[in-house]
Amino acid sequence: MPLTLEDIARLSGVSRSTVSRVINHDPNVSETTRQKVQEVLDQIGFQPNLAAKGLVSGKTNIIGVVIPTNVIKIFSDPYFPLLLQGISASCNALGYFVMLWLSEPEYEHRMISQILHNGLIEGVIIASVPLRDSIVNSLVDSHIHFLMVGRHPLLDVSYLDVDNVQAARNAVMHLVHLGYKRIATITGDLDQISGADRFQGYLNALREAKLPFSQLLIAEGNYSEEGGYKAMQRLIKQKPEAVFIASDMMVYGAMRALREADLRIPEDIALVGFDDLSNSAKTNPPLTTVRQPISKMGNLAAEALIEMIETDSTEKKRIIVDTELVVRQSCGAYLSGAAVN
Amino acid sequence: MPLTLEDIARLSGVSRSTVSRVINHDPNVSETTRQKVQEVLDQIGFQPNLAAKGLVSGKTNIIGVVIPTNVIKIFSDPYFPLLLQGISASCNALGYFVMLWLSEPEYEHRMISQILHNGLIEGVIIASVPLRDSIVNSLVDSHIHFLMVGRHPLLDVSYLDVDNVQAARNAVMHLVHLGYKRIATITGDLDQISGADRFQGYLNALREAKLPFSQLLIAEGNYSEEGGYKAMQRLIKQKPEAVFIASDMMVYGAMRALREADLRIPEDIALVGFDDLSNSAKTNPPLTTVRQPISKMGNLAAEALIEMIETDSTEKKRIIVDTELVVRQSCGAYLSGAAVN
DNA sequence: TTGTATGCGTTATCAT
DNA sequence: ATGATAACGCATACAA
Repeated sequence: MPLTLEDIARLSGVSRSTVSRVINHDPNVSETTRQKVQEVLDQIGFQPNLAAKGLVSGKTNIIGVVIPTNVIKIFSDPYFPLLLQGISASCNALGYFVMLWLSEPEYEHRMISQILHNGLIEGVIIASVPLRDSIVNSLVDSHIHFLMVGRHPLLDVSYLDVDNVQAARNAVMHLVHLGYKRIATITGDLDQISGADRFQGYLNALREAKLPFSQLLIAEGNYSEEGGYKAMQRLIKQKPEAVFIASDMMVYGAMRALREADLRIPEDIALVGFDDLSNSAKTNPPLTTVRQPISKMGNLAAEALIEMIETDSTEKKRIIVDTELVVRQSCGAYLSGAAVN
Repeated sequence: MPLTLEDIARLSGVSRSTVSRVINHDPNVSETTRQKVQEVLDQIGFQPNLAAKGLVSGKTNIIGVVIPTNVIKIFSDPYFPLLLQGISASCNALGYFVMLWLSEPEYEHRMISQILHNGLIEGVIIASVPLRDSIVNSLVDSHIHFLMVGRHPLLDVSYLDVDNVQAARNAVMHLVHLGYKRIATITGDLDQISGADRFQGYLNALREAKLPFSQLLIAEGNYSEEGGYKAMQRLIKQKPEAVFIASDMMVYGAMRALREADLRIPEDIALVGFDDLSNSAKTNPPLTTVRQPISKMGNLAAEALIEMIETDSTEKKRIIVDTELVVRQSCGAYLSGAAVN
């Protein structure tokens, strides 16, 4: 039922090609006809048929977004919704569409094939791929425009990331400066570059502060609340003075474990987190955490990818987004006293 | 660069149309040629060009998913990721693609226009629309296949929902049966049908139990953690014995408020929640809550919509998904004692 | 059962 | 500056 170029052409008394030119801002149109056509266009609210456009020109204004969910639990983390929101918002603003793949391993092969060959996807944003995942190699080989959220340590690809190593180092140094010596860590998923990098930052800080490293002060928490809970239960026995926790989701779990053990934060154990999920659930007491502007990162990722698409650039982008160490705001009594907690 | 039907035809020694028939399971193909062609197809991993297919047949196997984010905070709720995951999984399994709109008000008009007229979208799943949102009317008028997640009280549309009224009633009756008389509620966003329905369920239970209704025992919490926190702060002054909280996200906030006020759960105030977000963050103490199988609902929604598309059915679906009242599992000391908490 | 021919709505090339 | 026309890759009506 939707109207076509031909219809618009008839309604405005010009040819199909002229209408096409107006739509695509071709300068070779006289101002008068341009206005005349544009008027009809606006009145109708004309939308070009994307399939036809894509078929002939390859331009579809569709990007793919791939988020692996091998670890389903990871999706309980508000990180992904926020990232998606950022991506979606920028795409809306720039006239692009988002096609979403929450990839499951059993369909991964077919998914890649679809993305690369269905002729609709002009570029791909891919987030949180495990380090050894082959999907990245497939994308590299395909020469499709793509951008990773989270750096890749080996391949020469475009990515957007925060400096996880440095941010984690700063977070731990914050604890150091407050006088804590026995500093533990709950790591994220070490198969993710972010998990590995944050752990590296922790190690760097210990070295810098000349604090002893102990395997006993390291607990892997795989980014889930449950993981944080169990990791903290293990750490409690080691009586750390402070813990650097590689994601706020794990902080929630860690806090639960501490409450159950009747340990106070920060008097008995001080915590520093990572992610700043304070928009979803605040903590009591408030938490010092590394703030990543997640939604903003989604914006930037989309904008960068779209630029790559539109300039057809083959140059690899490296976008590093700033983080900051913040005391998460919380309401109520605990706010004033808590420098770290 | 991708291969076309013509290429496959050449490689398997038949005509383009025969290949097309094989792909589309046309019975009018001899078994021998079918096998021959299929072999080439498999080997190549052929993917038909969606744009061309869509252009000629209208079949693109793409559905749209629309989630309004006027209230950005709402997206901190793991509800949407879970729903998306379910939708995505079923679409993967059925060979469909998901195009995502996290709609912002300022682009909503254009978005609708895009969805309806770009010629790619075969159907739409739309979740959590505010009751007065005009987008639903646009969809109805357009005659595109669509399905709402969350019922619509006025319009005759297809939807999938839980019976929020009954589930909320059951949750409150659970408190009643435990002997609580002074039962308060923290409502969700009352502009959402789910919020309104859960509140209605609360009212129904009070009436059924012949408990007095008091405006003072009702606090609106808009589904956010922060909303739950503030609502509980207000309720505490009214000294309720128990509170029905219309979402688990708000429970987290409510628990934070109770901790700050040094009130124990359930000894001082008992809580019942709604949603069962225990996969994201468990609580301590554990919580009795209404479990919605959110991811499963995503599955069902996608499957229902796809069936509507493929049968081109105009009949309106009404899918009601069961809920159950569960004691959320938690680890640790609090599990055994807590019937309600 | 198979092949040939047409057209979907758009962009791009070529005339004018 | 504008119009006519040829693709794009596929499904399908029609011919054989």
